[in-house]
Amino acid sequence: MNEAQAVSALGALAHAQRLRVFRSLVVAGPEGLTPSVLADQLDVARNALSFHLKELAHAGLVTIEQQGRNLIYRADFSQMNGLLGYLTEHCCQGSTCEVSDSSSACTSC
Amino acid sequence: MNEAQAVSALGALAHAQRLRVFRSLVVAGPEGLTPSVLADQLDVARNALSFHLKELAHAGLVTIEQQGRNLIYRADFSQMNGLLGYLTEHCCQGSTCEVSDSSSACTSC
DNA sequence: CCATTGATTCAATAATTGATGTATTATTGA
DNA sequence: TCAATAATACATCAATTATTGAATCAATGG
Repeated sequence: MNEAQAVSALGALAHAQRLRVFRSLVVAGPEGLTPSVLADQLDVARNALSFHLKELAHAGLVTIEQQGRNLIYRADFSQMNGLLGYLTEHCCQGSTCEVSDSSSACTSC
Repeated sequence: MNEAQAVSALGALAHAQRLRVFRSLVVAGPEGLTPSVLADQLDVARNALSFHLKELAHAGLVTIEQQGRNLIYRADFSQMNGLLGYLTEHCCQGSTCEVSDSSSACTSC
């Protein structure tokens, strides 16, 4: 994960509808979802959804697989983890983070 | 962390200069940095930097403390961890994630 | 082959965001 | 109070991004 990839991924997620789409795909897990299901689930117009899915795919956050006449979209967890790692690496100069909860997100501390 | 906060935070980070600023603050840790130091370090015009810091502050990603005539900016790690948690919660419907590395970002799997 | 359904692409408009220069506020020290 | 410095606020123009509707492409089944 480099800076350009991170900016691209963050930009793709910095939109309410796309964030909902992505989170739906994250929740769906390895099974993935089709655009039809997503459109029904999130109440988004299909062409708008198509546009947003393309944005997410372009940022590398989702993968596409064709099955017959349906497409299966899946969240790309390795890319996601790369992004999370990019955001937190080298943090706090080796000292402990001031985190209040038990989240392990700040792994390099 | 709700959706609006997440979108705001992601939008704030989805910009190369702001991402650099934020990562510098993350690396600086609890000590924080002043706008002057950041401007020198990143070679950004001071008024542009001020604008970007305001964006980050508005998204809740950085905190501001005044010390005499200087301001100290710090990354807000609790907000950051909230964002990371928001992105990954409920993922994969309880099944294991398809992560290739040893990152622990996907904590709810 | 043709009708139907799933999905995408295109083009025009509307809206948001970014960069830049200037002006303003606030603090320090004499 | 005055000068100098740190930092922000504002206004403007340029550029990017989002939305919408219509048209197009592709696959399935009769």
